[in-house]
Amino acid sequence: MNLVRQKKDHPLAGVKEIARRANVSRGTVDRVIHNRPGVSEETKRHINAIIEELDYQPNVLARRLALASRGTVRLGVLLPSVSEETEYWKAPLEGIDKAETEIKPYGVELKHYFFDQNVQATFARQVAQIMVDQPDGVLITPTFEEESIQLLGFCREKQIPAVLMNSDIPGQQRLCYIGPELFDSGYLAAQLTDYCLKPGQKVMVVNIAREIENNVAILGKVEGFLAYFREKRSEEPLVHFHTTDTDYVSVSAGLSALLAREKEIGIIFVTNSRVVLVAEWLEKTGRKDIVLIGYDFLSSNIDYLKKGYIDFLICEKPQEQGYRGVMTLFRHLVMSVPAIEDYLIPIDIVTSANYRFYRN
Amino acid sequence: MNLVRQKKDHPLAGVKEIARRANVSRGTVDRVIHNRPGVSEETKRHINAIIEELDYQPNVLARRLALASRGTVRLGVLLPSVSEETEYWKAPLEGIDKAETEIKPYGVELKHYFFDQNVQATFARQVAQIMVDQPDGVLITPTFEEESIQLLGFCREKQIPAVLMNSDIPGQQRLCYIGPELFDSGYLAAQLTDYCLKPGQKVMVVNIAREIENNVAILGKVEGFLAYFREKRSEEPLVHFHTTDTDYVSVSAGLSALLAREKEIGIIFVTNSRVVLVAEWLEKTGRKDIVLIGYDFLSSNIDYLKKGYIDFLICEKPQEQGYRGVMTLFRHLVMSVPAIEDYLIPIDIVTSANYRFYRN
DNA sequence: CTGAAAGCGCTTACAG
DNA sequence: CTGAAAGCGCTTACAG
Repeated sequence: MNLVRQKKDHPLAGVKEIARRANVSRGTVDRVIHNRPGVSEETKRHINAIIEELDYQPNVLARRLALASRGTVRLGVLLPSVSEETEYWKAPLEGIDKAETEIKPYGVELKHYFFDQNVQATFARQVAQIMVDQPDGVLITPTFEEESIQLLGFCREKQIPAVLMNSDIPGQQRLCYIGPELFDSGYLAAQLTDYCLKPGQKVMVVNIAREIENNVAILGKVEGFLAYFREKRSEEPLVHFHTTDTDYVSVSAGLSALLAREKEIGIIFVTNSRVVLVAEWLEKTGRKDIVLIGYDFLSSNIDYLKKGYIDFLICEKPQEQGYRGVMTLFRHLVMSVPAIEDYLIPIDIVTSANYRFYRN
Repeated sequence: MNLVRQKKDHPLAGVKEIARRANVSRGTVDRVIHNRPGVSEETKRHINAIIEELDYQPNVLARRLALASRGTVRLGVLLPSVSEETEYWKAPLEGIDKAETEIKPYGVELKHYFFDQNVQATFARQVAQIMVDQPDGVLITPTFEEESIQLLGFCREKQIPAVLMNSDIPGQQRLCYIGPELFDSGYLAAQLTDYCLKPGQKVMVVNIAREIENNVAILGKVEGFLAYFREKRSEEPLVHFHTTDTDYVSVSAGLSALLAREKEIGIIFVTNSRVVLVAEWLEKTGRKDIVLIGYDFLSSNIDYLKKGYIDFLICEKPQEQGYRGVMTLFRHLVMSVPAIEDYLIPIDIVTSANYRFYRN
């Protein structure tokens, strides 16, 4: 196939053309473009005028390619390890890996610091390790607040840009946050709940996590969820169920006891991906009448979505969060592109009718 | 800030390294990589072995940059013109423009062929013009089936790759389709409807379009919507309302008449972005009790979402559709990257609680 | 069948 | 303060 119609006759103006017109070298033009010192005011003005006139747009690809010759940039990534119990974290990791492959050719090295979500000490240990390694930039999942703040302080002192992912810590200085607005995520869940609520029915709010009181993500969602009902309804039709035992046996026992008492429950909202445990219980007890709302695009959750035990999954593109987190650091450090301070991830609603088209 | 820790010591293996190991020139390696003729079987095998061994990953940026020296590639884009009435098409156009800016530096020229959605003749005229211009690739919104098939036939004959966008035409040969699965889109709307339906209520299905019987998009969604109720309910609680008058006066008159008769209607489903007209009517008649479901992330629709007259908007990332359509052609023609035959766009649910985070 | 050279657009030492 | 040269990793004529 002959794609070549003609040689490019109107190449977009580049550094070369600007240099030609300004009667200077390309190096000088480059200095002006990047506001680097060592150019006389006069030449600078002249060159800037030409840049304006030509509406010069730098070729991003060429820039990146040129930068490939620079030295190594080391990035650190702090995130929960993937276990059977916390399959969720596979997705951000995939996004991180994807970004790594993409930017490896440009001299970026990435080191993972994994911790066990259930053991605060493992988090602390990895934070300490990061302080020893002193990478050039870090991507942090701030599961435990205290140590996270400590790490952020260290970063500020050492001028290491830090990106927060998945949940934010208010009032802390960081390059940016990438993740959902947790309050709105819970608020949305409440809105869906309200649409599905039939007259006289009650709603059960379920937290299943080893750590609840310190879990920023869960607390934020619950807050949003409750705010909705406070706003829209005079009496809150809510029943609460918390458990720090995350195994099926404990959860099912708790559910059985509660639902025996509370007969009017028509909807169950689970504040994280452990919704699968409730779905399992619904299946075993044969209750298809209850609407179940939960979190995250995990294969086990999708299975129950298909079977009809889970009705809505709220998903926040975990893979994209990881990908974008790494890329933000890369662009900031290597390309000097400013970061968006709060990059709020879409809050998506997934049902059995649209899950096949969802993209993490 | 000192980013440069060390000069790259482990550069990823590239063409140069492969050439060195194979004792050939970089040109020969390039020929093997791209399966171009003119290399002896033996060297080919040898080079391929080394490629395997090093797990060589080509540097996409460098490749694109090198290709910038090639001649011009001309792309044609056939899509509805943006008018006040059809603001929807602004979004795909934005995506197309974004792609154009991105690939312009690589010798791509893009020509728009706009037509009036309401006038089939304008579509036919632009199809004829494309046949005269014979671009190297086309992106088509196949609003009118007959002329679209004609154009696709022409493309096949002339070996011009064609990408379909927004709606598909079954059984036609094309490079790929980029858009939603329309049936599932309607099915999802029905599912939401069903969740919101209170006992005894009926649902009104509304089509507002100059052309309904020939409108592939509307027909597909309606089919999915009806299929759901046929599947899940013994009696269909549906009332239909079609109008080819798309002004507010006609629509409101029709609605008023119908709702005076049908008192049990609790939910209205509008099959396209004209849902705004129904929202306006609900506002003017002060009916906040009816749940309204419609399509597309338009500013006027979002206004009514905020005010509470529209409850759900189904959105299918129109901007991404345009962007991806152009990029698919680009990658196919310039980078020889194979296209995905059916790129099905996510079907998103937008409410007043998550619209602020939505990304087209 | 194969290689040497030039080029894509930008950046970076280095020399002056 | 400024320029000439080399380089990023890949591709492309052209010459043999």
